[in-house]
Amino acid sequence: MLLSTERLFWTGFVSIKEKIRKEAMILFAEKGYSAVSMRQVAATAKVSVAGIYHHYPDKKALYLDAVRYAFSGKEEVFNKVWALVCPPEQTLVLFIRALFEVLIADRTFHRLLQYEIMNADAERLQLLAESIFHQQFSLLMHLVRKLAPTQDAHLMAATIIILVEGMLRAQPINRYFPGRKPEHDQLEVMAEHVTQLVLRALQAH
Amino acid sequence: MLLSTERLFWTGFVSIKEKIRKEAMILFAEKGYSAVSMRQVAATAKVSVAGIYHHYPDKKALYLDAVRYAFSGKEEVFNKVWALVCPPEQTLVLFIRALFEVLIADRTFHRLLQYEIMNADAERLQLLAESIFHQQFSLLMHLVRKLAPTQDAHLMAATIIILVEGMLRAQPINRYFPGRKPEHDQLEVMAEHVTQLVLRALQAH
DNA sequence: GTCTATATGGCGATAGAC
DNA sequence: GTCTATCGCCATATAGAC
Repeated sequence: MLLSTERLFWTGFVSIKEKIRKEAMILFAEKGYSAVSMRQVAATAKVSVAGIYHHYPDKKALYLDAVRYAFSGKEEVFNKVWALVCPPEQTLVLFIRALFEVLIADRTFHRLLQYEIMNADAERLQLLAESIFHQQFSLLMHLVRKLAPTQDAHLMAATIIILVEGMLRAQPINRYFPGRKPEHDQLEVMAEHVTQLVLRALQAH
Repeated sequence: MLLSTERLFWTGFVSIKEKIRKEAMILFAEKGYSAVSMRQVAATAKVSVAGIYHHYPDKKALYLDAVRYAFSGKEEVFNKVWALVCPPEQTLVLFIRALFEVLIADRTFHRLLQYEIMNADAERLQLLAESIFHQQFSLLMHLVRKLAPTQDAHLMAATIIILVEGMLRAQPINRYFPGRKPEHDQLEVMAEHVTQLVLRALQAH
């Protein structure tokens, strides 16, 4: 029986390629593309450098595959939110919370996203926006329109994402600004703050 | 007459060290610490590699000096805002606009700031927060308290900065999301959007 | 204070055995 | 499909002439 080495049936097994991809993803997220060497990836994934080059033509291909892997399947959490039948205000609350949860739970994803937004060229940004985040953004715009038909839906959708991501990204430095309290780091407090901010902006229209 | 080579009197002259620092700053901002080599800095600044090592003990020292240089003197623009005697609403409008303008005018500063927030260790983040941005943050909190005494001033001050910086940071990718219009890239539109968002949040208290 | 020349090691990538 | 061994190059950093 022929089996792809990429996906095998028995649990707990990961192919060498999957192991390389996963460890590369973690390293690239932690230190950035240039600061990670193929030797480090090889050592972490417990293969030889040549072993990596059997699966990937070069370092850039490994990076791109790691990014693609990190970004895959992120919609599922949000589809549960969109599937729920409830008032749009409640959907907004759940979406904001889900976005916080995804970024907190997968710090590797969050950091790779930051690196990509900072350094990816136009072509890769377009791929990212149109192939990976397009549907979520559209659904968020649709939700905004339901809550405030006259509001600029694109601007508000972008604002929601910027607020959530920004609150998390700013956490480490905000720790050193005056007035910081322990509860500012709590998901519930952050989510409530963002939700109130957005709802007030939308209700004003 | 003995003169420090760091600061000379006649205009237009820049010492070799200043030239190295400035070119290093631009390169580090553009590509990140690891992606920049001493050879590149040397070539760009038109000195030999050994010439750099005469002024700096190692690459990290050069980077830190470049960051320090990029972050110096940024308060001046804001001090003009705080010096103006006008209603707090107007001060908020001017601050938000000034923050947009600083980040747009000095893209090098903005990118180095992003890299630092992403990658600096706790000690360097603390230095950044307490030595460089502390006063602006405090003044912003004070302004928030004037507008809404019962509001969480730290949270709102952080939110204002996150919103402004986030709008600019998200610009390249937002270009590829549905509903994007040319006017979304205009400073006036972004500033007005952020201002309205913040004012509504504050007036609700 | 700036240079040429060089030391030393890590880098991405490949050849070829098994 | 994974390895050991190696290539050629570039990295940071230094020595010593001028």
